[in-house]
Amino acid sequence: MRLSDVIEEFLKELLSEEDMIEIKRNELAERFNCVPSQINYVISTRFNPNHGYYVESKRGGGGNITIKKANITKSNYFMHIINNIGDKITMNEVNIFLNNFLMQNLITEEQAKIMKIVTSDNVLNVPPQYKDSLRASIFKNVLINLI
Amino acid sequence: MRLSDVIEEFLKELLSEEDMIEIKRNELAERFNCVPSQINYVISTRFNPNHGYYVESKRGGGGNITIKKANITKSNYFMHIINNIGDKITMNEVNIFLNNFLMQNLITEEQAKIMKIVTSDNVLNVPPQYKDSLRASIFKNVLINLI
DNA sequence: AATTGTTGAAAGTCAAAGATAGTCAAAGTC
DNA sequence: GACTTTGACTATCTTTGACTTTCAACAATT
Repeated sequence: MRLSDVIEEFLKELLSEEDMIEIKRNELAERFNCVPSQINYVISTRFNPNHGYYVESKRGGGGNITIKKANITKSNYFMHIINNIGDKITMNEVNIFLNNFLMQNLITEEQAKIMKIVTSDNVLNVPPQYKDSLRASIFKNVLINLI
Repeated sequence: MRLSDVIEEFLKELLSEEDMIEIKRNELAERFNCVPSQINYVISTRFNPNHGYYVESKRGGGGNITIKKANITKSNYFMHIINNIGDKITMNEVNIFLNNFLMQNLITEEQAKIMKIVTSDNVLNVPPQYKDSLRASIFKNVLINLI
């Protein structure tokens, strides 16, 4: 197993107990017997926003690195969106939402794929006047489930 | 016997014990006294999706090649079901299918949950006469996606 | 007291070196 | 002719280290 993976696991273990951790780069490096910049490597490849983490740091005396789980607001975010979707929504609008969710890593590719299917015009084989309200119902209900 | 066949046999032997194996390309090549790219040849000619295998790999330090047995019966099974669902299906029938899929471990809990939602009567807010055909369309399309 | 150096203790950056795997076409074999 | 073997070249990921930037605390200056 790669050292980077070991360090990643160690940090995730800490993060499973807390939503936010503070580390000392040099201490960590010493513990794992590596150069300090390897910690930067691990953080930039495994704890970036795409992976659902926010990182802040401070240099100088008493400096440190803070890693926060970014997903705390996910349910709030979805709730907000659900409340702001009206009774109808077009296929296009849904796809824009889905792409945004994906970019922010709020849903997985797999989930996006299913949601795309169940909200697409050709799958919803009902008379046109029902489509957009049906789609809104399906979309909102799936979002509620994801919370 | 060709070297490629020997390597193929060796890997299949490993795969008879496990559903998934991880190999080091260079180690394997050394063991069989061949160039590393021969491993690629064996994998691409004998372990592709057409033969029922799924392959992933990672380069760089600690890199490796992962070979997984694909669940061939799953796609056949779903195909069979898709072909045998008529133009309409009730919520009850869908739920029976989903429970069966779950019991057989063909889908995850997460997938079942989403599928249950998007096929449930109260989410499909269209006039009653459309519900069962709409549900059939959604259900079949999601199944196709899972293959 | 307020401002301005000075210094040492962090963390950041970036590119080179190292470690794997992938590609593709030429040469070999049956 | 189709399949296999080989190897040069490429792509990607990880590890390392020299150099840079930032910060806090303290000292010196006004």
